[in-house]
Amino acid sequence: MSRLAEVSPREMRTAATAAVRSALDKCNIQPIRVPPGRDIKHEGDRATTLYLVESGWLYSYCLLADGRRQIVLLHQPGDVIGLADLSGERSICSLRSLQHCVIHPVPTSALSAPSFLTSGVATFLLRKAAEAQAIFARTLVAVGRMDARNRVVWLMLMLHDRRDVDVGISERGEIATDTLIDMPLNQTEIGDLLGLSNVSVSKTLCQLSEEGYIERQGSTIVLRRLADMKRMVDYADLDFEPNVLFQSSRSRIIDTIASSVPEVTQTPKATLSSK
Amino acid sequence: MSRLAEVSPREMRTAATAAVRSALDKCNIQPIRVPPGRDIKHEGDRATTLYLVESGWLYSYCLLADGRRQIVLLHQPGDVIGLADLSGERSICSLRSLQHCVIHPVPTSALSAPSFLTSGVATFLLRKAAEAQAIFARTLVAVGRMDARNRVVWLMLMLHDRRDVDVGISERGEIATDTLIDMPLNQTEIGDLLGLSNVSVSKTLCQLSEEGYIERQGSTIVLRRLADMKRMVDYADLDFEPNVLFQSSRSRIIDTIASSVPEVTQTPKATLSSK
DNA sequence: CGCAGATTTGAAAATCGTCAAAAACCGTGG
DNA sequence: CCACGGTTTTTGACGATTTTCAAATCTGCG
Repeated sequence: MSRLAEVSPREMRTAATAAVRSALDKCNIQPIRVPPGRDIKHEGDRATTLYLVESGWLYSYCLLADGRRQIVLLHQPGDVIGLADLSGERSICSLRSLQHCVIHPVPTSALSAPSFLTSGVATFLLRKAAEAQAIFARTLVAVGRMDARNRVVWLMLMLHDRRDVDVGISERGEIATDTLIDMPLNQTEIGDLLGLSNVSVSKTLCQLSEEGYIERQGSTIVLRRLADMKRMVDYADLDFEPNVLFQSSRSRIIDTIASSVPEVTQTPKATLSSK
Repeated sequence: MSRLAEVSPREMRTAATAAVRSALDKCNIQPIRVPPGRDIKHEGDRATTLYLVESGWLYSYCLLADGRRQIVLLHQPGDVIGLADLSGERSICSLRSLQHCVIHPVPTSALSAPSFLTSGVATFLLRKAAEAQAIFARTLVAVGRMDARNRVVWLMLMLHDRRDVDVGISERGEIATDTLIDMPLNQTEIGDLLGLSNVSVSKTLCQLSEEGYIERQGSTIVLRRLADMKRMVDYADLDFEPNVLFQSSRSRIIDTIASSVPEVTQTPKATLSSK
């Protein structure tokens, strides 16, 4: 699973967790609560803080002169936001909440404390940076070389891969929660993430639904043919570190899924029957 | 310029340089010489080493099932290759040399040495990771939202921005070396980098040349209307750290340019005169 | 000189974006 | 419980960009 050098994964992780937690405590940082759809920072602002995500999704995006937009990275609970800004004076992208979020601002000045080097914080950040790079690379392949259909499939697989590892205890219903994902993005946002128009996203989703690959219930999606989909886009799983800082997210996601798809487990939707 | 926390840029940089150098020395690592066009590692290989680039360009790329390719990141002297692999067991992309290269393999096991945390190595790597993320984000915007023309322009500006800072002492000719870039990629590679076909790249380059934006001499390109180009793609400069580990690259690039464009400074090429 | 790779060029086909309008959905308030 | 306004999704037609395919040209080099 996770690895940095030869330290055992679990060792490193718990060490880093403790270090980061205590660093947070020392800074006496108050978490910020953000409602959905709010901008937290803008491209070009002075970059003075990182954010640790406790709950809720956010995304970093860039605006083009003509108003078009590219979402550059999704942020989920446990992620560190703003690593890219450490290379320059100013932020290279804007940050917006997708849901109601709780985030912990960390002034970059805290990184100069002596404890930064001796504690596991540097290691933790480095691992998070590595994870982000892996996501970036994959995204680039999808956006650069796949058609609309495959890009959408790819995104769903990525979300499936990245969701908290320990969600999947199936209920008595037929559908293993293992094939459920939560995709709390509207189609315009999906398009902005994949370099597509909202129209293209809509058509693709409908088509995938008709063909029985997926089933949609609001923001929840059942991946009916997970293996086929993985083959379709040649998807290889990545190693994501589960959220070690704010474990609470686990139960939250289970709640979300439990509350949003009871119907699916009972009625085999009509959308699935042939075409 | 560069910044990580509150340490002064120069301080941090020289500290990191010394730390990384001594770490390299301790490992007693022999640099590797690689001829052009060689694969150094493959997607899926066990990821056990990073590479520090001393000279020459390389790139990381992913192959799709049908043989198409996406170049994910360019590596230039001073770069660290393989940070993305630190998040998992296996490498997520392949690595190939573009030119004759000299690279220093660094076993990831070296990162577990105590000196890793106390020295500036972690800081150095973190900064490099931040830099790479900034490039990834920009690339994603270009590939996801720009048309072929703007993508190509964007790439040239990126290369211009990223080239060693201290190249630009103009000779007696008209052309300030400040507007010269070296783009040692063939058109297929440019396409693989930008998510375009080689045909599209060719047409775009010809067009830009006809319109007087650029002038081509082999892999050397003169940016005739730098300001216009920056405006065209809304390009904002990034802060790249000059190569602090292997300074030699500086003179190398100057040599390259000097040897490859004497003609340009003397004969105003016909390609420029109207259309 | 001749070969292999790289670039250029043209034409046809496919994908995707844009535009615009209709339908569906959602939370709110009557 | 229903009506209402705003947002999101769906749908169709059209046009533009890009890819693909194929052939011709160019370049560097042995």
